[in-house]
Amino acid sequence: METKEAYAEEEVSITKEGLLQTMKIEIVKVREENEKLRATLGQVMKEYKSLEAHYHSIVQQKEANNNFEASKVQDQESKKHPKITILSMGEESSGTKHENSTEFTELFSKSKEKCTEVHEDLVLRLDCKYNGSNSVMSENVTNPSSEDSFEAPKDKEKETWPPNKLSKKLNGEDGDEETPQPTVKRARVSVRARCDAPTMNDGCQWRKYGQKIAKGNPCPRGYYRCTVVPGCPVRKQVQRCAEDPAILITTYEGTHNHPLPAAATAMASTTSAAASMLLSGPTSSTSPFTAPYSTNHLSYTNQLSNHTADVYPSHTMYTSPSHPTITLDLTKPTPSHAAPQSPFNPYNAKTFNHNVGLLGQSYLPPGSSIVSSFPPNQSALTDTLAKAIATNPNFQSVLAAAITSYVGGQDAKSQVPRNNLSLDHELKWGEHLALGTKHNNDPNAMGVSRDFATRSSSLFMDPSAPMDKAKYLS
DNA sequence: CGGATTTGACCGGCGC
DNA sequence: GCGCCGGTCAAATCCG
Repeated sequence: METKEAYAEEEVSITKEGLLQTMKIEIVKVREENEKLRATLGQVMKEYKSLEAHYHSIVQQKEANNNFEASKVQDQESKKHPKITILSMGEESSGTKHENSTEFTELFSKSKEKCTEVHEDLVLRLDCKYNGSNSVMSENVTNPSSEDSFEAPKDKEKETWPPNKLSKKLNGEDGDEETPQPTVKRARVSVRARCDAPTMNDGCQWRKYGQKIAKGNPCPRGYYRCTVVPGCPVRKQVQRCAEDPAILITTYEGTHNHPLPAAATAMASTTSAAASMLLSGPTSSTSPFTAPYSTNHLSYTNQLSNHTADVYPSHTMYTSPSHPTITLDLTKPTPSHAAPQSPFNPYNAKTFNHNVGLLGQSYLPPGSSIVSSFPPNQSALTDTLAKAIATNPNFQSVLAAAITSYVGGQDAKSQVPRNNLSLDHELKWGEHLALGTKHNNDPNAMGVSRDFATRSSSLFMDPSAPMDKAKYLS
């Protein structure tokens, strides 16, 4: 009996030893494999880094070239037409430049080439911007890993939801993270528009996740998040203006991490370009803007609609005052001096008139109402704006994107023939702007974009009768 | 029944 | 430290 048991024990110990040996061999093999994988990974990382460096150098070189070209073009223009600034900004009201009226009219009305130049320049700027570190929303379509134009460069919260919690993690718990940036908040783009509907139809899908009565405004503020794709970090706040309940204030924050519905590209381009401008303004060394978010106020007007769209950096008036916010104001009646029937305006020879005018420098403290202010020295500001356009790609893109969405809607709605800009030019121009970085030729995209513009124009421009304030308080 | 909305509770930032 | 306020969550409710 005992010998049998002894044999059995010995057998068990032998199998155990064998198993141990096999496992040891296996472990060694796995270790070797691991080492190989590690080496491969290291190699891949090296290649990735070098590629990344190469990419950045190309981007920087391209940006430098574009800036150089822009300043060169501007220099040439200023030599030829020393008192003319691009897009006829603000001359009308100054009353100081009428001596150049003939020259100016000729410049814009004689040749379509001029328009083409402007057009191409805008497209070039946009292309440059898309390829660089800044982006519009639709950039994510082609390059989901690129930096978010709405956020500080090191902000990684766009990847997940909710942003606040993640940013907390990044700034606080993560020891690897360098010292958190000094309270740089996500930029916001606020759009003011006359709108009957509870929210503006901007082409995206939104889900309401909250509602609050904010201080200083009896109308509740609705909180929405984008639901086109789960996890999209984009949010918007919708609130009626306290002074005029017919005005709907929609504030966008974040960048979509998914392809946008074609109908949403116009608004997305406009708002993201605006935010891009807001964020790049203070940091750009060539920019004439010196104070963060403080001194730029751009306006474009349309005589037919008798409305003005103002673009100005500000701080949020109805939300947290610490958020840098740029406001696109599509509500204002045209100031009488902003778009007169003057030969200075390139498009006003007949009934249609698009004028881009610098209305003035405006800084809006929290709680203030939006009022256009006109500077005492408009021509100086005109020069400043011309410089801004020449040197700041983001400024150009916000302008271009805003005009595109605005012009498209007006044009489609009013059915008024255009001067100076051929339809072909408009389409090309609008196409690039509305499609963002896609650079495709999808005819539907533009069609829908124009449809969006039409619909939005009917929302924006509907000069509806004065509304019952109680209607909006529910 | 599933998705969207409503609404009170909760949390964190900020100013005093 | 405390209170105010903006922003978000999540259970309850609504609606197609």
